[in-house]
Amino acid sequence: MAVVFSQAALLSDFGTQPHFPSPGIGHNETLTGHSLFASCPGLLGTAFTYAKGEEIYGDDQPAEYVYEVMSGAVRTCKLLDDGRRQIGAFLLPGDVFGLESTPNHRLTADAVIDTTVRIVRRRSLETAAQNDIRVANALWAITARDLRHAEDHMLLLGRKTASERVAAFLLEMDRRLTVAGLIELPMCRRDIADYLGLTLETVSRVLSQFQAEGMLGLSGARHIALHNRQRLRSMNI
Amino acid sequence: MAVVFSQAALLSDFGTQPHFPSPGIGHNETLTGHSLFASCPGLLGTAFTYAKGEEIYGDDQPAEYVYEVMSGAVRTCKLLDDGRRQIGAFLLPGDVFGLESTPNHRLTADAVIDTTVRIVRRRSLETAAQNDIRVANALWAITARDLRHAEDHMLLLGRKTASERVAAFLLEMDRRLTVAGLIELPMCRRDIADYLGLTLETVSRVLSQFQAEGMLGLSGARHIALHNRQRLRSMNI
DNA sequence: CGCGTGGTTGACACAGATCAACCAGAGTGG
DNA sequence: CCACTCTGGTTGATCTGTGTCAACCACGCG
Repeated sequence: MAVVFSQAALLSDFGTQPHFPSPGIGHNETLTGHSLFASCPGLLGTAFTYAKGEEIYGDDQPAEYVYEVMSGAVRTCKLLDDGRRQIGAFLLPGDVFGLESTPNHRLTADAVIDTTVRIVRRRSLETAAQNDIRVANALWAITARDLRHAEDHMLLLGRKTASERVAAFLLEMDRRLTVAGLIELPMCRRDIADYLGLTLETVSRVLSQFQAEGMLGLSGARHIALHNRQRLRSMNI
Repeated sequence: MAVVFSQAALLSDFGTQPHFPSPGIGHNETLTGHSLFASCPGLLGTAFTYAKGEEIYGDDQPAEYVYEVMSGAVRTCKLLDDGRRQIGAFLLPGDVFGLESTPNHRLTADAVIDTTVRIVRRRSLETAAQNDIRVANALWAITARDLRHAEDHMLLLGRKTASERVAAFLLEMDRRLTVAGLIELPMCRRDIADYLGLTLETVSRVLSQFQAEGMLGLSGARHIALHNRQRLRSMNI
């Protein structure tokens, strides 16, 4: 009976405001507050904890659950059998992941650092969607948001230079996990590289160069303070 | 009153079988045949024709219509202001595009060659989705299919070599538009390059190399016969 | 303290980009 | 029917951004 996902969580965006499809809602209204799952008595959210590096689900496994990050960080990735890896997204506290419209997962998800998630049966969400069009809209909105992110990332991977990619990454993380003006990265250089389609050496070099140019300050490899967001944004086009 | 989109059209996939979310449909059944929009009296499909190179909609424009390609080919792309371009997808006859869950488009779409599309008001689809969960499911499935394609493409753009990219492209086109064992490409080398994150020269060189190795035959730049799909698949991993 | 993991930096190599010439076919007009 | 041009494609020579390989460094931990 517990309300598992707050709407804020379900709609948490990669930084932009959540949007329901605004036209076409008709007489139904956009869900507000915590009502989204209040109408789903079957919903029970269970907390799970995964250790750093642990797999949450694998490529092609049945997609039985939907997840919300409570603390920590998760990466979704595709692997080639010679070890090449492409990270599709980093999921941070409040983000929802693992939602599929097909039976199986198409990416693996694993914990970047020790991570706690809440899970809900996909089946419960879909049953709820049968009875409440607003839930169906919310599920669609989550998939649409992921698609938007993937489209932006294709441009980055296909056409941007190393510096532009790192600048984009810094601005994304600045948006999503800055506390008190300081970015505290949960992921290592290799993860960043696999997200940006670069090598870890190149990521390291670009960060050093940005530091030398006064655009940021590094205090330990994982703590970054941006000093010139405007300049970074101008590289991001 | 006309049924505008057949289900086959709405669900036409990039080559794989259409999937509704199979668990969770509950007592409602998957839509079959032409019933999807039969229940939407307001639906009127109008045919539009666009000349080669003509823009169908622009980045950030209001997303008022959803489109189905009837003949020709469409590309969706993102542009950087220095002219760099990333093509996200090619849309071929039967494919649906332009469906957004947010108010505006996030990519431009333009005609690769002379193209005819059918359009339907997005508003009509969303009204239909209010009344029929199966329509809502179908809209979600379209977005989910686009997301799957984007995820695969991120791996290609981030981690594959030029030869692997071209092999993947050939196999995709083989799946999607081969007639009588021959691929007839609607797009030029520059379009292929902007889709694969390469230059047109590299695309041309790889195709020539594949031809020299007997993997394919070129009869004119736009007609390709694959002679060794197995070998291409082995490059595709 | 020694060790292991993760990060940085340097030297060098190479895949693919860039620049440039040339070629093929389709219109177009004389 | 032949120039002529235009667009699109191929191929070659060279350049360069990023990858590769390797050494070293810094920190945390048993």
